[in-house]
Amino acid sequence: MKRPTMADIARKAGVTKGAVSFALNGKRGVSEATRTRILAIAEEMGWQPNTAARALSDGRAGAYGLVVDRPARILGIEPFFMQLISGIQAELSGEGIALLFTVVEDVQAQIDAYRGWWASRRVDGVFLVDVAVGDERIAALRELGLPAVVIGAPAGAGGLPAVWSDDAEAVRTAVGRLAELGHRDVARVAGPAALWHSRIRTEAFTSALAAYGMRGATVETDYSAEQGAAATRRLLEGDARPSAILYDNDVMAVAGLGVAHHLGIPVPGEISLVAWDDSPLCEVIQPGLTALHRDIAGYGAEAARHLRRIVAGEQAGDVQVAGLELVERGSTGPAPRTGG
Amino acid sequence: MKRPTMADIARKAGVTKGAVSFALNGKRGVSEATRTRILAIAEEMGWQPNTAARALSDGRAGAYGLVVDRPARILGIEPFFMQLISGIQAELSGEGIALLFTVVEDVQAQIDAYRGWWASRRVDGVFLVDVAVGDERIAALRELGLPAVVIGAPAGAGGLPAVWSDDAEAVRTAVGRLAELGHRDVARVAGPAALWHSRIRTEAFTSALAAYGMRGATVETDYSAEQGAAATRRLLEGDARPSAILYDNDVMAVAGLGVAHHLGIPVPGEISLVAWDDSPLCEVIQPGLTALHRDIAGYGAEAARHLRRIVAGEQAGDVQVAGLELVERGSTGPAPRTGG
DNA sequence: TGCAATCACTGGACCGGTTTAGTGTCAAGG
DNA sequence: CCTTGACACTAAACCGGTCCAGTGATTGCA
Repeated sequence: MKRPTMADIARKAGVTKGAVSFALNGKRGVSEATRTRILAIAEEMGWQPNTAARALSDGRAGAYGLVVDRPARILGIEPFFMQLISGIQAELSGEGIALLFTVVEDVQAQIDAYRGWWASRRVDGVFLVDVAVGDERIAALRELGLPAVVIGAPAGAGGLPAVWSDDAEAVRTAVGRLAELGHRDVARVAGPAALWHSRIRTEAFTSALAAYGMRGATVETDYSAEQGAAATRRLLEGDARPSAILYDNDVMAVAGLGVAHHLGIPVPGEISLVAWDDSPLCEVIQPGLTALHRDIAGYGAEAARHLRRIVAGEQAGDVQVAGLELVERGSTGPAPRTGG
Repeated sequence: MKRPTMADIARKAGVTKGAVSFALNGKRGVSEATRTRILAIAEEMGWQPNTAARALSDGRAGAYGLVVDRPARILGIEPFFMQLISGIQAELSGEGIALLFTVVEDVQAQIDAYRGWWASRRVDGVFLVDVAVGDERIAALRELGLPAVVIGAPAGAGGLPAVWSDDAEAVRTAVGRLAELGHRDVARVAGPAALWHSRIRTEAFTSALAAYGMRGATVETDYSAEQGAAATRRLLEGDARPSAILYDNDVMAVAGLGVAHHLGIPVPGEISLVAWDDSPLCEVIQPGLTALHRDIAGYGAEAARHLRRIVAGEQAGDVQVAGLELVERGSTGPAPRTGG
């Protein structure tokens, strides 16, 4: 199949390609009659702008980029990214904006990816996820002047515009509910401490415990099912077994539930489990996992909208999206009598 | 930051941009001395080709596309795609080729995505996954003349080059092993019957059962944890309970294990479970899930290599990658005495 | 009636690469 | 000594858009 160009349309309409450009882009310079005629011809010929040509002349690539740098063995299982991408896409496809997506294995590769996209003018802006404390990417992006939106708390965004949900509030909700259920000793199996959202959740967790007069500790993992399972085993076999565990993602919670089963510790009879980020897995597992649910696709869509504004040059601050909601299922219940 | 162009390099080197182009692309037309000088300047200035300009002049976009159309609620959990993308990326990033990625909700949207990419010359080729029987995408791609590689069996590829692994062989391996363990009645919880790989596995399953003198049936699902759980419940609560179940993905197997726990049916004492596609989840769950393991990232890398060949115009047939390997864990064991 | 302003459009430059035709230089060969 | 050809490079066209400076015709207004 041949792809028609504006010159083809111009020839057929008996005008110059300048006029066609005006008509197609809704600019003044052509009469209404001519405009509709040109539009009809373009429609009939199935014309679509050649993105390369447009990018070359007006300097915008018409694409955004997303780099994820978790190791493949962790990444695959988390519903989060797929849902995020799905939401981003829903927002962008209508605008004819494409999404470049890459998964890499370390921060440097991630910076290289951004730099490469910038240098070759492949993208107009990028999304930043999993921002770490002292994240080098922020400085790199600022140096390049590449428009970016951080998907995560403003605290870690280093001045870049952020789209975020209130994780601290969610932690308080979960801990508060566990307090209501009579739990006094709650552990938390967290993601990497270097990540800002881990840090924020940890701080919120600590202060929530204090507020409710509870005890507990946070253990760090890499988000993987393996480490989630290992951490759970240590907690459950230790001297001071908590009566509830809060996990930083759903995969570790599922793994933790498996460990409890294996050790013959009844859930929620002896131990209550709460997952961060809900997923179908949480629903079908036995018992169902109580989870902090959020609209991830909506989160992605909001981030995409925000990046569009930023790329368009609008002054954009931070945007807060709806918070997380605690969905209670079978994995949580009253604290066992024994303890305190 | 300013991005240098070939004209900048040319000015600095005291030559024309034509000469710079020759030097940078390793073409004849410049002396070795000049070439190294130009290369040094380009390196020093941090020059990278403007992909839009290159795409415009030589007609290639320097990007490939991948569209996935499973509904978001299913998609997120399967490690398959992330690992596939990871593998594709590993192969492409070295070549400076980008990956456009989209997730959509139905076939028509998928065709629209391919068509849009083609019309706007965004990609040089695309990957096709989850090919269905009578898949409209194949005809659409052929009509467009858009280079494509099918990730899946040649049987469903409609003549497009395919990169595939032998699913039928894997089914025989799994059924054979269950036969060895004394199982006589095996059920299969499959993906959508419309998908070619479901069809291939189902046929292989049926003939393997016949070959081993076993009984069993295939039930269809949409790959979701919900339907996997529901199907498992029906199988376990029915009159003729099988002694083993083979699942078409790992998520359903995990869900099925949850159902068995819930019904108080011991695994593998009363029922053995086997998952298709291994994942960390299969390892950490209790008991560990016996799974058909394959190198998904390697699969993706091979597909990417193949697409590169096809885009380059090489005559390319089908490529078979390593098959699946049965990794035995705690979810499978000898058939219970009772039955047969 | 005359002059300015507006309109609808044309022609061409431009973005940053690739590529082809052409030019000047030099050495080899008859 | 003159032709031939290879070599190293230049100049310019081209890809398909955007956009700006004109241009001729029409309209508005004094």
